[in-house]
Amino acid sequence: MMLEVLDERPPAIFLLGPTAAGKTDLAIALVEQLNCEIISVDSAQVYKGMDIGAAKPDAATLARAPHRLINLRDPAESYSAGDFRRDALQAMQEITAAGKTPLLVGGTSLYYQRLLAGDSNLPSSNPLIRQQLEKELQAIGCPALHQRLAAIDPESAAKIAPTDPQRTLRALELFLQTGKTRTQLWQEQQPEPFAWRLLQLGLTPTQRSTLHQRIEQRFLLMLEQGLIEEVEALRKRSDLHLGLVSMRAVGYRQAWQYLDGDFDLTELKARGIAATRQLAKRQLTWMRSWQHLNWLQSDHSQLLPCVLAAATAFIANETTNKAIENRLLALNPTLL
RNA sequence: GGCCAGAUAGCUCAGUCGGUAGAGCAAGGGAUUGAAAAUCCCUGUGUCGGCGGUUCGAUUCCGCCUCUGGCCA
Repeated sequence: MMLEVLDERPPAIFLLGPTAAGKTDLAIALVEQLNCEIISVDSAQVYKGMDIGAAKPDAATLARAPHRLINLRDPAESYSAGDFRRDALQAMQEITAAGKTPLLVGGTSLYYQRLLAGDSNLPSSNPLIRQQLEKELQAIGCPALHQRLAAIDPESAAKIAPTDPQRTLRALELFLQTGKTRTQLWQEQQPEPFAWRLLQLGLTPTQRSTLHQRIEQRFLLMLEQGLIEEVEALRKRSDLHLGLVSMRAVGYRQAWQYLDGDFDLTELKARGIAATRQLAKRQLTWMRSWQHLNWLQSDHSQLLPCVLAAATAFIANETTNKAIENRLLALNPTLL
């Protein structure tokens, strides 16, 4: 029989969940009652001028509950998981140094993953090289590029579908930039220890149908709030186009196509809602295999008090994580 | 009221010269290493509108009925 040694690292909380699950509302409630500060983990909210469609909290809410890592980039620029890792670590250090607990909130699972498993030996993309690769992709097609990859890095090629342009391009890009294959770079990675102890919360409704209803409601609300006008303004800029990551975000892509005259308003609604549901489904797929995730039923009547109590105990470090996780089991949805 | 065209997957439709059917979209599952709200992979049983007739066998041909469009009164 051994006494468990308490983890002396400073606390941090992750709150993940599919889009429209109610993460922001819960986070704001927590911030108001705990000594926390929010860090957004959201690949769309990093862009300026993308407010309605990216579901950023409004100005009044942001004044009450400031969010870090939103509005960092112009939509013409890109932001990467590596950028996020760097920025989030710095923000977490600052918050911790101020005696507060970082509360990371958002649905971009790759960002959390890179933050945790983080290694910094992969270079960010070089615009010139990528542009060149894009041109070749247009010219000869993805399978041909994939064959080229197979010649230099068969192991990666075997893992990447010949129809997957994004990963094929990235793997080739890594080789062109570093002279090493993706396989080699991955082997050389040495995980850096994570400096915080974690409480990881995964928020979702019990029923998929509930989530679908919320998604539909929210997309229609975004249209009422002026999503189309927001995209119209972005579309006026000559430097923005559908090839940019920012403009491919859910809702923005569809509104852009609508403004191009590709389809009518009814179709925009259907497509926007469907794209959001598909996003939520992919987010749930990430969550199902997430290690140490405490599932929370978003429509549970005791959600807030229960999470507050658990978070308070976690921050105080008065008991083991296991005990805290046991308490949260009451908020565990049975299926989805 | 008459004539014509339809009725097939959640939706839009294709098809079976008679041997119980398949695309796109939607939906579900999965993958995910600095573009990730991205990118990609896998999954198709449905009284073929209802009732009857012909037939070894009808979703397919025939008749009647119901419903939906369109045209004529």
